[in-house]
Amino acid sequence: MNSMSEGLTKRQQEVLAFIAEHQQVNEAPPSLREVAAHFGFRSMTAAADHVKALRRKGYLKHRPHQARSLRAVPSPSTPYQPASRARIVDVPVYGCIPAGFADERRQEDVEGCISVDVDTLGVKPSPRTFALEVRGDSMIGRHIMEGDYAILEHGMDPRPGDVVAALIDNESTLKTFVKQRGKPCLKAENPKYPNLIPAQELVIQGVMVALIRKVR
Amino acid sequence: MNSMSEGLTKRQQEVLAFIAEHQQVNEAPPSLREVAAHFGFRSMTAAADHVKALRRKGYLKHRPHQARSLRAVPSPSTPYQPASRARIVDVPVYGCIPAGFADERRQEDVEGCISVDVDTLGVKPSPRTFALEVRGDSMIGRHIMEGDYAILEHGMDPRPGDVVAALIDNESTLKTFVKQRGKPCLKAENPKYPNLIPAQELVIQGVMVALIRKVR
DNA sequence: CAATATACTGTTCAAATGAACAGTATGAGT
DNA sequence: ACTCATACTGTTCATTTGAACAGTATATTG
Repeated sequence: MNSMSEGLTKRQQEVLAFIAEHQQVNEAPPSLREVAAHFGFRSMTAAADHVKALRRKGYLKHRPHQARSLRAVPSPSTPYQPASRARIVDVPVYGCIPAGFADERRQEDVEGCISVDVDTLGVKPSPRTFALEVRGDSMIGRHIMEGDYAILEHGMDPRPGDVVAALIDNESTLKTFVKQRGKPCLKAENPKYPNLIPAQELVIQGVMVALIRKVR
Repeated sequence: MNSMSEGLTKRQQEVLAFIAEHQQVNEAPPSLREVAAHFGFRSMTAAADHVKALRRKGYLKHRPHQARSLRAVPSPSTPYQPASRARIVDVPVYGCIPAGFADERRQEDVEGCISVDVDTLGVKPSPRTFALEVRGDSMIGRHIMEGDYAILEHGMDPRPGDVVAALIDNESTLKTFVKQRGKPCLKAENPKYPNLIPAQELVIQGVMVALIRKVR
């Protein structure tokens, strides 16, 4: 009955979607005239009315008399909303993680950043979260392909079956964490690499919590 | 020697920092008068000059004659940490997409939202972007597992080898788009489902551009 | 039927804002 | 000494833009 629970008309949904999209694509909200132009309104009052209705219903906010200050209010029904920034974490992508991991992760090793949504991936934001670009096909049995980005959490306790990153021959490699006769071991998920490595001998750098793959 | 490698004066760094910070805190870049006011300039030309210098040196961009269009440009030499640079899009997750796709995507079918970073996934945000939770193992040959989230783009022209979502028996299913004797066909990537379906008979709802998997 | 919300056209006003012009002063570099 | 970038003051102009007023038309609802 009151704000936010009120339904939107089709036109209002369109206007809201345009504003939210414009915000994302052009990195700035549209002016009222741009809204009018986009929908072919010959009067900007039309756009202003829709914005007013959306404000009244709680889907938009703005700062009065300030240019391009429209802001879509978070709601599960509208795609394109800028998620609250707090939920987004920039995760560094490492090519290779040196041995002294937690102490000093050198910036030189960072190959880039990927941004992930905390809720989406179900990971808690922490400085111990990082990403590795997958090299080779040693984990193909777990359907992890070369070029995939593995999101890992450092300092987690690996459970049997977890995919972990370990430092082998001064290179970060993904393996499955298993227990063999009570002893923790690492194994590759590819018949080409049949060896089972005792986990005590190596540094486990992180446990995989998510995977991101770009295609095309 | 030229743009971007040029150093900044202390004042210019301050101005750049203020603009970047204002962008984050107020969710909008400052106007030139606001910059002047913040630094106590009694003339906005002072602010304009600094902005001009920062633009010349490649640290700022703007759209001419557009209010609040200043944008800090990512730069390796300035540590201004723009979390605002991440362009996050909430993509709706559909369980099943009805036939009349583009016309009306009903809110009821949205199962949730996942947030993706545009730069990370390399997808342009558009209302045609959506996500599907993968059901079944028909695409296991492409290492797409049950429970994965496929990010798809509607209206893209599929190329042979692309993974596409098609409406089969009123359900959205992932298939590989192939050409068989010049005819576009869809095939599952699992020997259990050997049938090849002529693509003309169905609605292709989108082309997969990325994949997200949560584990643990 | 009256009241109200929606969905617009057409116009006007004033505030917000970017941009430009004319100066002053200082310091660094050539 | 001369030039040039920096760092400002003070002013004016033209656009951009939000906001408001006066209407028209349609559909919904009590």
